[in-house]
Amino acid sequence: MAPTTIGQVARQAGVGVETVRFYERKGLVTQPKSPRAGYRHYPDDVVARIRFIRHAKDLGFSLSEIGDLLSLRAHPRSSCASVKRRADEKIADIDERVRRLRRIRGTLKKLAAACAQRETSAECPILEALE
Amino acid sequence: MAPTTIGQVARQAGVGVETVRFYERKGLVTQPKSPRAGYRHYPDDVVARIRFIRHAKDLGFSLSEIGDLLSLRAHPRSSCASVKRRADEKIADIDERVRRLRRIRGTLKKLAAACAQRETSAECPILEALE
DNA sequence: ATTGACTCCGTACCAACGTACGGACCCTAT
DNA sequence: ATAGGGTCCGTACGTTGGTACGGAGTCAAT
Repeated sequence: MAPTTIGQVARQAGVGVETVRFYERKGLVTQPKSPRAGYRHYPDDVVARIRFIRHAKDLGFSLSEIGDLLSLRAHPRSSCASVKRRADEKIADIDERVRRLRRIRGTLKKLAAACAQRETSAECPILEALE
Repeated sequence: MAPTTIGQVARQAGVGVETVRFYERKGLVTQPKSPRAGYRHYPDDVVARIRFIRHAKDLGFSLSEIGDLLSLRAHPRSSCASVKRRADEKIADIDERVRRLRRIRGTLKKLAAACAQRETSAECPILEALE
C-alpha cells in the first residue's frame, strides 16, 4: 500500500495542501517519522481528523480548543481524572451552545410562522433569542 | 431621559467603545439621526443587539451571517415568502449545527464514562463524532 | 472659563486562520 | 534521461474581527 501523501489527504479531506501543512505546524495533525525520508506520509485517520477540525471550526471552536478536543483520550490511571474533568467541561460548553442555538431557532420558528400567516409586525423578533 | 451614548452602550453590552463603532461600520447596529448633532445616540435595543451579536459569533456565525439574522423580520406581504424562506434556511443550518454538537457531545460522554471506569483505551474516540 | 471625562474620525495595528509563491528536490512514466 | 507532476520549506500576502492611537471637538460640573 502506497504511503498517503499530503496531496491525497488534502483532496480526500476537501482542503488545500497548504491547509494540511498549516494544521501540521499547529500540531493538529502529525505524521509518523517516515521510512520514506523527505516526503510526509500520514496515518489513515488523518482525513477524519481534518474533517473533524473543519466541522468543529464551523461550530465556533478555535483551533486551540480543537486541539484540546483532539488530545482528549483515555489515558493510564494517573491522568484519568483530569481527562474526565476536561471532557465534562467541554460537555457543559456544548450544552450551552445548544441552548443558545435552540433559543435562536425558536425565534426563527416563530418568525417563519408569523410570516406564513402574513402577519406584518414591524418589530424584529430575533432579539427575543437573548438570555 | 438622556440619550444613550456609545460609552453607556459599550459598558452595558460588555464590549469596548471601539467594538460598537466597528459594528456600526459593518451595519450591524445603527443609530437614528440625532437631534443632538455630533454625538451618537442609540435606541434602547442596541445593547440587546450587541449581546446577540456576541452570542451568535461564539456559535460560529460570521458577522455577515449575523447581519442576515438581524435583518430577518416580518415585512409587508410582498417580501413575506422570501423572509420565510431565509428563516427556514437558517433553521436548517442551526439544526445541522446542533446535530454536530450532539455527535461530539455523545463522544465526549462516552469518553468521560470510560474514564470514570478507569478503562485505558489508547485510541482517541473523538473521531467517532464524524459523519 | 477651565478642567476632566467623554466623543468624534481616520488610520494603523493586531491575532487567528488560512492561501499563495518560488526555487529546489523527488518520483514515475515514457 | 528527461518531462510533468507532486512535494519540500520558508516567507509573504489576504481576510475577518476586532483594538489602539492621536488630535480635535463637546459636555457637565466646579
